[in-house]
Amino acid sequence: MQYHLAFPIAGENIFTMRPKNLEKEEAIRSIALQIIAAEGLENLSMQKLAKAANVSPRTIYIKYENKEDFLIKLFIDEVLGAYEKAVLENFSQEMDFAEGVKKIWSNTFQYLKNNRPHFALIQHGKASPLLNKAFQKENIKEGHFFAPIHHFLALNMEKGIIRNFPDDVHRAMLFSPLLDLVNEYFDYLDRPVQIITEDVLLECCEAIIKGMLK
Amino acid sequence: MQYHLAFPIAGENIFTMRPKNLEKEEAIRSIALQIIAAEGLENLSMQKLAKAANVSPRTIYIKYENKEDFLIKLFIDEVLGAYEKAVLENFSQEMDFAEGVKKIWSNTFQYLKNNRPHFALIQHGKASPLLNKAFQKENIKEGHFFAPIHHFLALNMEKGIIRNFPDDVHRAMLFSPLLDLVNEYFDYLDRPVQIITEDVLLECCEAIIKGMLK
DNA sequence: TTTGTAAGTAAACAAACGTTTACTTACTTT
DNA sequence: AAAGTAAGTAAACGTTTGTTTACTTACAAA
Repeated sequence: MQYHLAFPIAGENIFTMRPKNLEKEEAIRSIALQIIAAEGLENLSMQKLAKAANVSPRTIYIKYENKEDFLIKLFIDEVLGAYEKAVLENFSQEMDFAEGVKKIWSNTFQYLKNNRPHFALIQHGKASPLLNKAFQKENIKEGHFFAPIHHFLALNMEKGIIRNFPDDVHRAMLFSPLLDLVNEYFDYLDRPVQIITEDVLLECCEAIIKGMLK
Repeated sequence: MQYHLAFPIAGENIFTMRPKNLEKEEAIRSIALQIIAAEGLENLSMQKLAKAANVSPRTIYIKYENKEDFLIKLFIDEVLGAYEKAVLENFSQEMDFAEGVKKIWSNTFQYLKNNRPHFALIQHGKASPLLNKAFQKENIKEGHFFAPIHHFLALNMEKGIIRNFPDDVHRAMLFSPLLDLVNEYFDYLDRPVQIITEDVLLECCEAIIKGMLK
């Protein structure tokens, strides 16, 4: 007698099925991000994606219901998930305020700098109603993204270390200049002079910290 | 004998032609912005636009070479031009630093709050490679957008009032949290509690000013 | 080895895409 | 009133879109 999963998933007989080729799934997602970064979300089509990923269009529809479903899952699961994990690495909400903010800035910059396609979709997420709404829904359903940072801010507000602002205002001060600098880092990548250096980043971070303190 | 323009524009006999209906041109641009705001840049098509503007597709192509040309001109001429004008209203580069920044913040917030479709395209401008590149090109060709603000920052840097940063870093600190707050203003529009009030905005502005000062 | 399953493919679907063709309309000048 | 122009329209162009159909392949269980 064979051991089975206690609760086999309805509609899926996992014992006689051909296993999914995970490399193909990964290729689809990775190449989608590359196309979006290079040509913009408005120029991503399912057929172009399938061809670039060397896969039949049908293969994409095994895992995703339709194009919108694909984009939302790409954004929420693939991009925001990894982004959050990278930002929070070695960060703790008990850190000293300035120390914590610097850790967040350094993590964020390093990660985005090395993952331009992910950054591109994050940028689209602010502009596209589809992705924007999906993010808000997810944020309500699953508890907030970046919850440790929210606690960190709440803690420092209680202690009277930083100003009393709604959470979203703190988040705007903390992240939006930083993402703008990443954008500029990429804009200037091909030019003779590099403007966004580690030094400038750190100084700007200190300026933001000063502004947030009481 | 009739008086003619000294240099009639090649290919255009302006004396016997049927005059353009400027209302149609305006309708095309205005409705394009509305579609982009409601459905995203990725869901704007020329045929959809023509139908919504109650115009033949061909009419759009009288003024614009193709879709990309249309989007770029919509972004640069219609949106960024009006945006810059609104932001700089009653602003002077000789203003006291804090006073000047507050004026910019209040102008920007008021304008964007009342022109959501324009704001939507500005957001897309940061994500879409097409618009992003067009903006950079224009910025180099025509002198910088927001030149008075650049001078204002340079002046206050010379005087030793604010920190020494590259221009783009100052701009990131000045504008990006503000635009994020506008985004949140719209996100929260339909909810019971309004989070981004004039008071919060002013306090956040003061925090940013504090951070920028030496 | 056979069999059953879902993974995966190639080709095709109707619909929508960006753009153009062929034509009519509205206005100005003569 | 007649003539000439570009503005503007309706319909269509070939292509590409998102998605599906009909089929084959690869694997695990029996």
